Amino acid sequence: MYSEEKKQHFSKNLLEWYQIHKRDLPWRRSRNPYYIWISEVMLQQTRVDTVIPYFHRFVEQFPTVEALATAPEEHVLKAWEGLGYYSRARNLQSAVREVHERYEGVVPPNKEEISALKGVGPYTSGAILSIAYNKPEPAVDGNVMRVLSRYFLIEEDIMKPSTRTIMEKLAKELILEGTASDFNQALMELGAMVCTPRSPHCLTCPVMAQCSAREAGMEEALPIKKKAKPPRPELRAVAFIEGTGEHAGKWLIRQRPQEGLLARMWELPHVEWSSNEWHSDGENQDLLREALANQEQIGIQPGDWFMDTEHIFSHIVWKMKVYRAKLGDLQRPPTGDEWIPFHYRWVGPENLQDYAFPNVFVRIMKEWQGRNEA
DNA sequence: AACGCGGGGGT
DNA sequence: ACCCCAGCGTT
Repeated sequence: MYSEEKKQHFSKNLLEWYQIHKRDLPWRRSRNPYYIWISEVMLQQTRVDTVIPYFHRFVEQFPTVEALATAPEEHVLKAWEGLGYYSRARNLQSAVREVHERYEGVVPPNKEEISALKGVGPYTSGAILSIAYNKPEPAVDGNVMRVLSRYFLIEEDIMKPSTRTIMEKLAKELILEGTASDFNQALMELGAMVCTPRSPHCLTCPVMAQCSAREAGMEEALPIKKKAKPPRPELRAVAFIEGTGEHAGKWLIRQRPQEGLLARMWELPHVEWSSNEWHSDGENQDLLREALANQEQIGIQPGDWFMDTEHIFSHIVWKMKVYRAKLGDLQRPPTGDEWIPFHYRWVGPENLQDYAFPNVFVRIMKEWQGRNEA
């Protein structure tokens, strides 16, 4: 396969480089497996600089396995608000509850048990076992695949599971006796700081001397990765419903269903647009009113257009038009407040801290506050 | 193996 | 306007 000399050059020089250049990150100040675990889950698909403030707040609010296991899920979702991929938070708490109940709060130090936990896949199990317990397990993420595909000039599509298997075997072979924790962190650190996706900083790279991609002038072309499909657009009309009378100064929000996209998070009432294009504001508002009446039994009196905005997922783009509105005649029952299903609430700016919203709705509400202060 | 799942930063 | 992500679960 690859020569021992080439592999040892990589491991040895990478470790030396890491001792000098490693960043002082909050989760590197402890070997607490619970803290390492939280950081690794937050870091899935998310950059270090984004994670740091969330990590600080999270471990302060949930300092132990027991604290997170016994917390209400809504508090956990609120602490995760803005990080995205909210199933990570729900799975993390579910898994921490299992650790609390089945393992007396000790994160299991072996592959079988830790991999059985919700939200802990091959990457996260390897990361926790190596970083917290110094076990010689590979932790292969996108960063590691990029570094290895370049140094060893591997031209397989990194989106293929078979390529990941190859990388895991290779990454494990590269771990020198007793160095798993530092080595895996060093590998990711190199990918983040030096062997970057575009315009890698080869001149400062500790393993440039034997990098096959560099030698072949291929460092910019690797790794090979099949392009993802573009996200599908969805038009959505949002009703920013302002309360009157006893609800003056509040807005109507609702909780999303238990399962599926953005499960159990809160949002402004909105409807998916049945057509592929918007009409005039007047027509849009009529259609929005009808849709809310039919789907939710909410009757509104349309107000003014408020703003346009987008919410981008990896697979969908919500293209949203926001209209102000007030509650009008209700469909059924005709009067009273009891018609509001349990998952609707009136909230004002002062209660927003009690509910977790996807960022797009936070932006809309902040825009409203900004305009009303001015 | 393919798809669903957020959000922000870099160039 | 693209590109990139410190992945995992479901089907």
